Amino acid sequence: MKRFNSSDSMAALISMCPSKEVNQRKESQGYSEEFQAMLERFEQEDSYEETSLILEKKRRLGFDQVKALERSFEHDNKLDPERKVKLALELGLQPRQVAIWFQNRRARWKTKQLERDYSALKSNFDALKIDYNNLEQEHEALTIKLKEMKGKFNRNRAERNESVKEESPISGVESQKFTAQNFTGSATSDSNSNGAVKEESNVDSPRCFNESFPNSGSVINCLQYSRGSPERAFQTQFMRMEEQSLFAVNNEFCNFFSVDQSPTL
DNA sequence: TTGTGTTTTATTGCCTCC
DNA sequence: GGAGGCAATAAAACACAA
Repeated sequence: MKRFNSSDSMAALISMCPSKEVNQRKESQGYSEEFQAMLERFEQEDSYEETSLILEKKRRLGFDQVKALERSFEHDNKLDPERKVKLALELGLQPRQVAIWFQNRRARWKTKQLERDYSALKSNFDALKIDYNNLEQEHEALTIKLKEMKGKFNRNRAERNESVKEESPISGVESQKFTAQNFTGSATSDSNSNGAVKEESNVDSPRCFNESFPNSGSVINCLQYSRGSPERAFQTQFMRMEEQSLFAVNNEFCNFFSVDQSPTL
């Protein structure tokens, strides 16, 4: 059978003699005649080897034997019984020794393969780590830049609000004149078609706002649809316009400063 | 020479497949 | 149920520094 204890050499030899390799012959009806002949040769040689094995200690295989086994292993790392017996005959070994050699060789190959896999994974990991660190640094730099820009923007907005407060009061007659002009112009014509809005270019004027923020809604159109007193309508719309402009600006910058979104410039 | 670490050969027990 | 593979391990052989 397959098992034998090396400490009990006699028992081992006794159990080894009718080994499975010999028994195989009886079961290997499906193998070639050549294979059967090889087994017979083994039977004859075994009787000689058995006696010499009694006194023999564990021996390492010779250089040529290992070389041949390595060649065979490279060709195919699994043994079929026929190849095992053939190799054993060629190398003067027991088929069992060949089988054990292949088994141990497969174990060594597996260990090496694990080492190779590990080093490949490690180098991949190291490369990814370097990439990650670079990205992290880039992210930090961008965050700092973003903070600076936010601060700058807030300062600018504060200054702008200050200046608007100083210039904004539109009083009495001027206000009425401005309102009437705008209202008549917008009420009678399409601002987009003939450019009927003829007022002076003023930073805070509706037209200027319209040009600055074309998507924030046309003030002139708003005025077109208002009912009631023109002055009141203008005041209401002007307030709405201011709100819209602030929201528009804020939204735009909110998007721009959003860390999670790509900047929409 | 000897102690120690490494490699190789062989065994054992368990598992899977036919 | 037997054959064969595999993981774990024992044991012999070998390498090498002290």
